[in-house]
Amino acid sequence: MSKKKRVTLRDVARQAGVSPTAVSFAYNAPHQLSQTTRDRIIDTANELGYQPHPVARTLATGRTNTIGLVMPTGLDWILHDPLFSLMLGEIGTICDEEKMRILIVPAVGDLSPGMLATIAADGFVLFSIHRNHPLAKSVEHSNRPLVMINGDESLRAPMFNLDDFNGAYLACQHLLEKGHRRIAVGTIGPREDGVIIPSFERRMLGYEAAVRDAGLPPSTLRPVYIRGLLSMGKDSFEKIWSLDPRPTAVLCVSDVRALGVLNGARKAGVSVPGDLAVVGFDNLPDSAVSTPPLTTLKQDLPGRIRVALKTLFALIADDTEDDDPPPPYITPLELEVREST
Amino acid sequence: MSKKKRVTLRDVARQAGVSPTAVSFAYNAPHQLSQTTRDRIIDTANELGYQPHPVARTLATGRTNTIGLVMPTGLDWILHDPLFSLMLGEIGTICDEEKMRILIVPAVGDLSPGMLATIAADGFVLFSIHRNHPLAKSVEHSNRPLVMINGDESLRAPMFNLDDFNGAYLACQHLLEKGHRRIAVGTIGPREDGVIIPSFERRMLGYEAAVRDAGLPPSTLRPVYIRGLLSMGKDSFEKIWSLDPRPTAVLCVSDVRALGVLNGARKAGVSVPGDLAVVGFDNLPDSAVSTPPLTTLKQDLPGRIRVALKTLFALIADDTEDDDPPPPYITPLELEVREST
DNA sequence: CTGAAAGCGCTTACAG
DNA sequence: CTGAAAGCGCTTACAG
Repeated sequence: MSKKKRVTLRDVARQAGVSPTAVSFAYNAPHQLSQTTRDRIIDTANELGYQPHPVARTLATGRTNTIGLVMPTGLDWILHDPLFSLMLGEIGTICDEEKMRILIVPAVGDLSPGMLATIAADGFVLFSIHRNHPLAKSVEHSNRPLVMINGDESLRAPMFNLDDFNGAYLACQHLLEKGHRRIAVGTIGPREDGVIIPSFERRMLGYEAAVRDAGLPPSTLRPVYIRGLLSMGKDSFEKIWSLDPRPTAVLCVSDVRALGVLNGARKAGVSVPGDLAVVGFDNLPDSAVSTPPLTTLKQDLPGRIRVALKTLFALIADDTEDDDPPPPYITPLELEVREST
Repeated sequence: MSKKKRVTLRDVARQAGVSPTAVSFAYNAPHQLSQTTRDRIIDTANELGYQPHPVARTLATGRTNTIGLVMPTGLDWILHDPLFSLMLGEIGTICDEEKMRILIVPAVGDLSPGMLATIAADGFVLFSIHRNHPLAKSVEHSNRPLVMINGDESLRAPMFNLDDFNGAYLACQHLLEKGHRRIAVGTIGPREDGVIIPSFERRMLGYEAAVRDAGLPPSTLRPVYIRGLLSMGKDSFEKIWSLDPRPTAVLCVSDVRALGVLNGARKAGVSVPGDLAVVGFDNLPDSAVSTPPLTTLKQDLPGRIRVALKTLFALIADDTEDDDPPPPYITPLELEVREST
């Protein structure tokens, strides 16, 4: 925290009696220098306490070695979405391998199309950006590479999604086959900020299609807005349980919602699946050990994240002309039937 | 993703027939310019698609508007520590207010004392850095402001901690008063990377002191290494339950561990608190709704995080000489007795 | 209200 | 193997 003037490459050069070029080489192209020169430079640098200035280096090289993780909302999203934590963990592992840093870019404040341009990153990963999201415009205008995860498939960008529609279709079909005809859908409510989560939107469509294809009326499904927090499970359950007529099953657009419902049902002494069957989505680690274990849709999260990031890194390295985005990468989903149905 | 040459401030100046200074002013000191000049500049800039280069601006101003969040391990830490997610959410809220960005700095790869100097951030928040951690050295050598959260109190830096020792003391005392004499301590095991979590270390000392002060032998407490993952709860419980002699209670160094034990006990048909009393630490939102609700230590997390960040922002703004760190800010803990004991 | 000039601290062809 | 020079794209006293 000292205030004294920064030691620059120039200072080292002067002190070591070499040119600035040599000092730069000592760090970035050591083989260009004789052993003795290099050693002398490094020694002097250490003596003076020289630390290359990362920002100056970035300006000269054009590389920040940072990727921006763009979220659809504020960072508090992480509290509602354990899946986001899982993704962060995966991304962290991959970025460590690639020696890239992670900059968090929440969607708050300035959301104009030029917003991404103000961020010092080599490329971006955008999470759950819907075509109506303010940042959807910046997707098309970005002057730097980006990839989208769980995004809106109508946007023109490399896309790494789940097969939400068919997964949801399977989940709903599963309940219909078990004879359920009054099914609540536990989903996210309209948000104040108007943010829509594309994957949830697709899942709704999948549920509805399964009902339609079974020749049942749309009223078979009744949406209920519930929160993605385990601690709100009591509320979630009560909202569902107080529907009239009372549903016999609930499809949740996310596991965290389903786990909340399970918890609420247990507190209320309602038996799952006896009185209420529950299906989640995503297959969180916790879903295998809940009481009862949760029927849900299983995905290969690490695989998908890795492909997405490798694609991004390739785009950053390539730096070629604006070409058409690759076809969407869609991870298939498998219904994991456990004891909650 | 276009490759064409970047539009610079210089281009805008030329096109608008003004000096580079004027263009810079149009963005950063609009009042210095006449309305008409400013409008003309902004219009030309928009026409040309000019976007100020964030890195160049940073080099000139010396401000990145970014803080680095330094973790004791890789980013996968987030998967084991819901409390870290809670902190991230809080930090996100505060950084939004201050228009600061968040750069994630996991402790991987280069951990030399100069590591922090290579990071483009105005300051740092260090989480859970122990005096034996490789990054402890960079704390003292940092040329930029930093604050520590849940850090090692022997390090010389602004410190924002919990009163871990006394909290743990209360928890253990509580069990002793209930008559427990065989108490397992569910804690983190030695990590391959050697990372020690200072708050867990202090909590252990608090448990031990309570036993000592009660005139009981140290063997009253038996440490068991368990994972901080709900999905590992079965393992955690079994490790504890298979101790010989069998404990009647367990103190966990974190709520997530305690919740795992609760889950494992339920699966095994072991009644809590009847057969086994369980105490956690931290008071996660989920701990109030577990079965049974968890006895734990309650803290004011948002308040502490906010003070820590305000302190950091003040240090960044001040930019004064290396003075003594303020006295540690220690949040008191309150024992929240619920049905698990 | 406006502009010429120096500076932020690096990297990297280029020439020797 | 080594160095002089231009460049990365801004900001900001300073002078007018």
